Amino acid sequence: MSGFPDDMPFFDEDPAPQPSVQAGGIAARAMAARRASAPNYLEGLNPEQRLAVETTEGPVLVLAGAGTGKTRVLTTRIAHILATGLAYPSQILAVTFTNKAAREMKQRIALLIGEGNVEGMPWLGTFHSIGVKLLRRHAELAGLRTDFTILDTDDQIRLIKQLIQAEGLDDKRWPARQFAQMIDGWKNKGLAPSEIAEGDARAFANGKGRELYRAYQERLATLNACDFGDLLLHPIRIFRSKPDVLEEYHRKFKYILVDEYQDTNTAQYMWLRLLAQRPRGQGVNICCVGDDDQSIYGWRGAEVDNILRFDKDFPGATVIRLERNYRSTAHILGAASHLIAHNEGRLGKTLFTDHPAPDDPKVNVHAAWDSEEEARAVGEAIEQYQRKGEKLNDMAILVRASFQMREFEDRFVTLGLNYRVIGGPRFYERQEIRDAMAYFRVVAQPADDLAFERIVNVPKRKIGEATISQIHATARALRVPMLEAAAKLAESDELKPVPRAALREVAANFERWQKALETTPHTELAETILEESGYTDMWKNDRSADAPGRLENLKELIRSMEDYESLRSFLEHVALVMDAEKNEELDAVSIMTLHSAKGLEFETVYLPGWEEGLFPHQRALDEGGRSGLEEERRLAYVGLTRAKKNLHLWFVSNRRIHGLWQSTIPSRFLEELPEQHVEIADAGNSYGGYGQSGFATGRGGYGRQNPYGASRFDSVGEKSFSNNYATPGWARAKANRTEATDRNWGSRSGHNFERIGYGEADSGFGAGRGSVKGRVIDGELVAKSVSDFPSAFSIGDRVFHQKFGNGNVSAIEGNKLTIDFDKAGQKKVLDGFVTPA
DNA sequence: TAACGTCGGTTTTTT
DNA sequence: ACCGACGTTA
Repeated sequence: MSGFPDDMPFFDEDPAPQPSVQAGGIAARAMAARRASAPNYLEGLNPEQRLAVETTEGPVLVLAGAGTGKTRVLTTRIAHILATGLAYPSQILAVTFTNKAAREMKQRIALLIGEGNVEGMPWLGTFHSIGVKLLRRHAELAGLRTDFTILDTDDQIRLIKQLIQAEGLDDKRWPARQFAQMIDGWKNKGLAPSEIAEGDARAFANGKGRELYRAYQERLATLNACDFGDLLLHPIRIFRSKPDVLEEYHRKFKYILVDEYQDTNTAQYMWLRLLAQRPRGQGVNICCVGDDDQSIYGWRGAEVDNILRFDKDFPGATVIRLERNYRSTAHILGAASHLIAHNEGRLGKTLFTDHPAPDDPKVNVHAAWDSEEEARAVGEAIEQYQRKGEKLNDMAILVRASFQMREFEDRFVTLGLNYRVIGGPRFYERQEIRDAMAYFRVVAQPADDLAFERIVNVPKRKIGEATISQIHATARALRVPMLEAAAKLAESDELKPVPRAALREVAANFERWQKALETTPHTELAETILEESGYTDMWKNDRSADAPGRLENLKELIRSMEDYESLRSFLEHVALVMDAEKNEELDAVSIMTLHSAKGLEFETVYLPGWEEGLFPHQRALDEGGRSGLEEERRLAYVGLTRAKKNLHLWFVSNRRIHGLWQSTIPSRFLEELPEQHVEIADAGNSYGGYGQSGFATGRGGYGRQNPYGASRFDSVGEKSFSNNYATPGWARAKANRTEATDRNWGSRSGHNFERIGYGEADSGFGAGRGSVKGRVIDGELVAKSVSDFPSAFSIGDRVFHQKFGNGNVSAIEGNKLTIDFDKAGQKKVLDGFVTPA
């Protein structure tokens, strides 16, 4: 294979090169850009940032602390390389982890050097999207056809399950999900079936781990498919086995940039190494940007080590530290720095600000009785900020685990406070979307057996298990995809009349749709498919509450297909870009996990749930030991450093976990905060709405008895913030950790809780607090369960809600209504908040 | 085949 | 508390 002309993109990425991408055009533009803006884009950079931008040659590691202008450096560096004519856009490989980061980089580069030049940056993207691009180009070298499908986790698990069953193993005892995770783990390390450790291979399925992994890979090959891991692994193998291919890319990529280097796993590292390693004498212009203190993906294979030993991997590397923070107040930086200093093995950075203001608020720590009160108090605080004129868009609630979100959502719905959940249940993971996608996949890719199997009998068409296994057998015997086997079977007389007719119709449908693919616009075809298959009818006939929403989602899916030129490119988009776009125009509080908050910033940040067991998370401690704890601490650091001005931490005394109420103790991380930057909110505030709420009497009584609650925190006061592990909180945490293996530890260990009886169905007011089950009015227990609150509304009623507009009641649970709003979608609302429309 | 009920296992983070 | 898998019954 011949090399690529350096000034031309690969043939498959730009079939009709635009004038501006051709050799003369871009150079002229670059030169023009240089003359016009060279002084501009470097302006306003601090000396370290500028060094990071201008050190274009040789390996460079930029250690960029939180809020130090990392993205700015990265984008300016690319602009600089382009503007000075060091490389064409297509000669720069720039890798990010998320699509969002890639998108943002493109936008910001465009701002610097103009839209047209960014269009020509085909190699700016996520590891995975670039991996796909490489693999499509060289698919045959990996034993795939160029139109291979990308399986997501769901497909992966179903496939593995089939394999486990085929092996005659008990799929209960050997869960497919678990094995999928093992495979992911191996792939993150770049290991093929033959390379995995003997112990690992034995650990699963009576020693059949290796065999299963091998069978899995074989199955992928026959399906002409690969999973996420393969998107990296296949290119790595190709680079290794075909030096000439690798060499083409060596010639091609003059500059390599990597964002969030601390998050790279071993496979990504190998991939980068292969691309970066050059024959002697040729410079390695790789620039990695990252922050070891923000490495929070160890659990999915990221190796902090990669960043820690950068200068050993690339001798002579220039290491630049960015420590000047432009985001947060001195109090916030002080708190974050002090906390993260508890970790060992850091490269060491200390953030500082040029703008200390004495009247900046300190970091606030609040206590609440339970998670419901926490949500209520946060809600009130948000409303207060709002009254002062702050935008909801500038506020965020960052939680450790996604189950924490619900309580805030519930509260905000009743308050009528706009919120937006980021990274919540993903659009493309919804059942109806995946079903529809399966139809499209079979049409675009007749060999996609997994997709076929998913929808042969959806909607129900009397094709049962027996028929499906017959299709399987035929497919195996004839060595053809299931769709083809089904077509054959429908023409034979091996089936009973009913399934046979059904199958014949399915086969005929797909044949027709496949033909239509060439002539019909893909959005139109998609609509036809869903209509003709009976899929939309299935939901139209479904009386359940979420059916309308699903139809809405399907419409949305079709609509979003318009942005893509073909069915194939749309399918690829969905496989790689799992995030749905959000509507920016709405002013709303953001709710998200700490993980998805990385890289973002907000004026005001709330960090609820700082309790042992939740944060640091029990599982991180159990499985990760000391390094697990350190990763949790980095996560805390990420959370703290998201805030620009106001930062509120919360912990509660009681939290419901897996349906059981458990007493909790404050996170050890609270004790690791420096006193001088932290303020413990006073009792009145910390109980937020204490005394005003209907629960006040009951809660107050118990609250004071609770030894781990706010009272303890108050009484210990300043001493809580000592910086060693000898504090009461720490000691108790350790004691409780051993106890935690007992499923009931929370509700059994303290006498208070025995008495309160959380988790017991009939135990007075305590039962079901948090949901709307028990209720205290003026200190009196009025009802124990939802059913004692008959709602004035009934199903089907047309109602009006101040925030969400008109809608229909679709379900009633006591005084809690599920309403399908015309505009706002389905919400759960207390009946007091709606009026008959 | 569909509908219903019971049982058991799971509940961190995600490209 | 929730969900999915499985077994039973109609």
